[in-house]
Amino acid sequence: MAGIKDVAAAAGVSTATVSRALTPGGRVSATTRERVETAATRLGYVASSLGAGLATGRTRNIGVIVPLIDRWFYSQVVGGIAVTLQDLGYDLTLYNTALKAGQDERIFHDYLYRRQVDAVISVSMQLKEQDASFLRSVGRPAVGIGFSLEGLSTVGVDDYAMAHQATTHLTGLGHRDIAHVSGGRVVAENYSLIGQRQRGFADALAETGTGVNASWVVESDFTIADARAKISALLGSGRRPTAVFCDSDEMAIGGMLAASQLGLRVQEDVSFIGIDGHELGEAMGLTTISQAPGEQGRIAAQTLLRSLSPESTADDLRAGHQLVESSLVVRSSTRRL
Amino acid sequence: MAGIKDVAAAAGVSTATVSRALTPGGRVSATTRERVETAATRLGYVASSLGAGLATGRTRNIGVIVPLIDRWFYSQVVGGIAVTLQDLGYDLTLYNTALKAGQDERIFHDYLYRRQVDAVISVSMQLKEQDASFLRSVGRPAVGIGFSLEGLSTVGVDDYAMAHQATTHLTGLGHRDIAHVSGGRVVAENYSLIGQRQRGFADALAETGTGVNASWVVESDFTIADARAKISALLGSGRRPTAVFCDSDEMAIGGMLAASQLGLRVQEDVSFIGIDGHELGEAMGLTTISQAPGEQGRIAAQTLLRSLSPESTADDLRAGHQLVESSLVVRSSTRRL
DNA sequence: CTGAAAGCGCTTACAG
DNA sequence: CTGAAAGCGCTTACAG
Repeated sequence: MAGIKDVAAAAGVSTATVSRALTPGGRVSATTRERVETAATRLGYVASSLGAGLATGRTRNIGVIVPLIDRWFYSQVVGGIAVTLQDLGYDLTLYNTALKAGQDERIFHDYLYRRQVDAVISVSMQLKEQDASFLRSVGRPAVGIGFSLEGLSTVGVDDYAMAHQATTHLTGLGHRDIAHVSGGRVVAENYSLIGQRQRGFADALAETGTGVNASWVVESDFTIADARAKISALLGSGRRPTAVFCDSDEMAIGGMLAASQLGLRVQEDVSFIGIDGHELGEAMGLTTISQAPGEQGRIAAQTLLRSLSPESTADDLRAGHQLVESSLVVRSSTRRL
Repeated sequence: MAGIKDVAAAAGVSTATVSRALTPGGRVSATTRERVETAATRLGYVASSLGAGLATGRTRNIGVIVPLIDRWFYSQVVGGIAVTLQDLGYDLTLYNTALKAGQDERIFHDYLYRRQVDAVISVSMQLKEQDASFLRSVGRPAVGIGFSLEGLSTVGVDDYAMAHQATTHLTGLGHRDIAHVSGGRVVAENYSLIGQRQRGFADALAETGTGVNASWVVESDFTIADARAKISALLGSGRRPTAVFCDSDEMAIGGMLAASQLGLRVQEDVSFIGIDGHELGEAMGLTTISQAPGEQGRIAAQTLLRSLSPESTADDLRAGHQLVESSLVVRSSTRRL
């Protein structure tokens, strides 16, 4: 593999000149630049990011922290981040926090402190106040997705509003006996979304003068299989809710499958509404609150890159929470009572 | 952020000793090691991977190349790779090839040559002979998933056999009018799996003395939505197949939805079989050939790590193809004609 | 067992 | 515009 010395020798210049010729803003004569570029191309030279990183303190590598890459929501978010990063020539280093329970702190310590990333995007994992201030102090910007924190740039949807809107859609159709399948069973002290959605659900119900029926609030783990079992139990015994609000489309789909296995008709006998905008929900006619995870990833990456660019203004660096629009998509799984 | 010098000063030793004390095999006295470790912990010191990488030539970072991280199959594979890598303290840098069409070569050039990765795992993207020999020549091992190549370690399922088995399952149930929804429409000169599955399908059919009906071979793109449209057209006009074999579970699900929208009953009127082992197929009673993508990722990562370890034997380094078992899972979407 | 020194591959003031 | 030199943060022979 050709190094900078090889290129310098081939072009008959110093390594300093090679470096300048190959850097966008570098001051070199046009002829020298051309000579260097020719040599570099011929030798297939690309600057080692280790050498460059050590010299400049920048690696052009962004750390992305997600609970689990093989879950739909996170894979969509990372997809959105990846598009944006790759467009600008940044690398993406992926960390899964759920793989080692309780190791969140170590991830910061072992990975971030190793200085191989210029910045980090934390998805769903709520950064601590101290992490955020540490990042600020070492000039490593960070952006959070799915939560908000004083002093940190974050992007996310309004979980309270989404749950409220979903529930109101159901109450607007005349439903009062509504169950809520919450994502609460997931390992998640940090997932504030769980609580916000529960409040949104309860408040929307209260607005119609109805209270939450505790036995109709069940906790599941965002997967089809588990939700299906839970909802099957819910619909199969005693008094039945007329509608079910699920914290994810996958869980709602589990519910639809459970209902039809019990001989109930989705829509006629029981309405379902989810949250996500999963392509499968579209295929199955599921009413949902779509929250565009890929878009959240894109926005977060753009925000981060902006704060990383040398021309970033104070405005770009001001921490704040960017709200991503979610929208109610009415399909055939919900109907007037 | 504390550097090695800070630790050296705090422990009253040289940086060389700090380095040795913190390296597993380093020769230092027990008391010195303890003193250094205490200082390092107190200062929150972690060796910079840039410095260490430059000095050792190893970064403990593996490049993982996938077409698109937000597709189910790839997110599962990457999940399997991530578990294994993280367990051993390796980082994972993710590259999406589909984001820049025709840039496959650049990925090698710009990323791999930058030497920030010790090795690479290429998923579905068939490495060229020259890439493989380049990697060998620079001592960077590579493992491929989903294809095989002379001189390269690869892991994958037997696509021909899977298609053959799926089709034989259908013919064994008496079906002869069988459609094949192929993944062929995807950008994929490299995806040899498409051709192999088409051959497996044709051969299994031929064994019953039946020929392929060309108008029943349709190309889709592995998504639910597209397959649904294609299969809807297929089932809605003219003579209908009695069974449909799909290259992915998601496409088969699209087919099941298309069928029921047309008023056809899955199983009674038309059987469906897919390939993958997607959790959704399980929920919907889809018969499938399960291929454990997470497992493929795990095996690939283990193979790579083995060849990276200093104690690796010649045996570990021998390139070869590891076949991952796939298995027929019969559920309710297929039935005897 | 430990330290001084060289070197990994770059970039960037500093001179000229 | 260009080069020599220092330095980024480590590791590892080489001596002792």
